[in-house]
Amino acid sequence: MLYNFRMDNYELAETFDRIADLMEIKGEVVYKFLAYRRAAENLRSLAESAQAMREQNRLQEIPGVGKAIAEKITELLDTGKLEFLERLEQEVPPTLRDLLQVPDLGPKKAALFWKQAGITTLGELEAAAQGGQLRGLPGMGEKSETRILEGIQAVKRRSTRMLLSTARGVANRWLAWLREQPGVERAEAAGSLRRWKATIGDIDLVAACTRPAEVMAAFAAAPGILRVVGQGENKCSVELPDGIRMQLWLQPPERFGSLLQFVSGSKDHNVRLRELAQRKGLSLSERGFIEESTGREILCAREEEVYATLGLPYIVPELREDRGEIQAAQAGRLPRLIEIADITADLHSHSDWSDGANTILQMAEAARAQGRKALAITDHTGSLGIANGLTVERLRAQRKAIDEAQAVLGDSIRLLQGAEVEIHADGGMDYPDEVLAELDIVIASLHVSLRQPREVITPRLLGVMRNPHVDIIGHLSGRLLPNREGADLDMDIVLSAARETGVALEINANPTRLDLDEVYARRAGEMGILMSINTDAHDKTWFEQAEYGVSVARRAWLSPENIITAWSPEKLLGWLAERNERAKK
DNA sequence: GCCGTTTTCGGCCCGACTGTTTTCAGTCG
Repeated sequence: MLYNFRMDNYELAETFDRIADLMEIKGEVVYKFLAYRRAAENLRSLAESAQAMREQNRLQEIPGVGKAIAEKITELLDTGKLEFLERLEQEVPPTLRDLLQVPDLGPKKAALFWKQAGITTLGELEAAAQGGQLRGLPGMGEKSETRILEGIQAVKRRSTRMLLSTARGVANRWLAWLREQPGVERAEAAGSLRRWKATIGDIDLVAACTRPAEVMAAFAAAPGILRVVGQGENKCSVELPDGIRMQLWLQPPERFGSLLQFVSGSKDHNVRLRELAQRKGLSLSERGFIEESTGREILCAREEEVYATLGLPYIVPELREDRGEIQAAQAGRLPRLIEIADITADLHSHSDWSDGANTILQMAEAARAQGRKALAITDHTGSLGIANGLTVERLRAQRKAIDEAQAVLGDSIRLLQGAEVEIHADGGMDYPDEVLAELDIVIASLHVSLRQPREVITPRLLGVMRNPHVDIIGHLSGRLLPNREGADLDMDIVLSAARETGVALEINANPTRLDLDEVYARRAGEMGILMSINTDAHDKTWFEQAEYGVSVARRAWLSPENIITAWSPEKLLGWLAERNERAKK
């Protein structure tokens, strides 16, 4: 079997972003570096490996990749280097990219500091600003200098992107505050938060408001705001104490739909919409449409009207990533996306038999309260000592406990006994096949030796997928958001194996996992692979997190048919019974 | 550098806000 050891899509994308930044600082033609950035973005949302596409001579099928970029991808895959980039880095010091992290500091100023003051690093910039050496440069004054110093401090405060769940918590508190302000008729979170991206950079809030000046003043002065970065009539940008950036946008109610649409993004989605508007002789902004021939305004109080004016059906925020949703909308081919109300089952949960906080009965009652009709108790297995994993003896004793709980619950919710079986570093599993055969459902998960090289960890997982007793692979990559990367699996091979074996892949709903991610979940859906949205609940309150798993599935364009935990309990149990039957043969 | 139900060549999005400016460039989302 051939493993891809070469640069993956993500590394390729990083390389092209690097090129784009340096070209922009260098002062290249706008559309050149934009082309590199677009190619980078599309590589990130590409689930097939560029390596495989290259072998089939299909690189130019990637949107935004033409002859020139395809050649560069090929060179990078073949040699791991790019002469073009090396020459560029001779011309433009690569450390200048760090300057772009500073708010309000873009390529033009970076170039100015470099060319006129010899500054090439963030440290040199800070020293120069402290020494008052920037204010003499063209277009720079004392205020700019202060702003840059503040910006450098903000960069140091803000370590990483936030978890989606963290951002939602912060946003909801501020929305509650906003909705109490006089003149505010509606307030919503927008931006990547509303699109349910797995991690969030800044928080964007929008409000329909008849008294903007007062609301803006109150917002800027509200307790809990570290400093105001910028403030105008329609927009205010602040920093919270933990380095979080937050923007508030205001428009009168009759323009609220346009505002909400605009701030929800994504940027690329909006660019496509504005191109579409132009072709209809319209100019589109957060204030509404303007008919270019007459100057007449078209106001949209509701977001649906923005899309309707462009002749499109409504596109939900989760799809707005310029990944084909506008073309699909034009063709009337938007998918019937899965919703939280579709979720009938949870096939991954832990009780106090291993490292869960609650009893089997408490877990079942909590799952039932969230509308689940089936719940699998899947405690950890023996070797995961830290999680109080079950020995075979305790596993068998637990079956009795589950039966007792089932007797209490009646037919209000169906309990299944499963296990989250540990995959050893050598690919072996914690329970022998005859024990696995006793279980209603088997999840196999990687927890240890996640850093094995691709050519080791991929076959390690493959062996497990081919075990006929295994029904679901739990949190495939093992990533932990926002910082720990997942295992270096060869996903082309893993997805093919899932298709062959019929094993379902979990979409783990825990906000620190969201694993499968949306890119591979979408590809899996296209390949006909089944997925299972599970909360991995270790506490009865965690069942509420199913909506995060649903958000991944929605961003992956998935429908209820793709998701076994959205099937009727009868269909799900039938699927399990069929697999167990086949495993016996 | 990419791309085509306006184009294989000539296009490629829009407004708010800031700081430095006497009319605008840079940055951001």
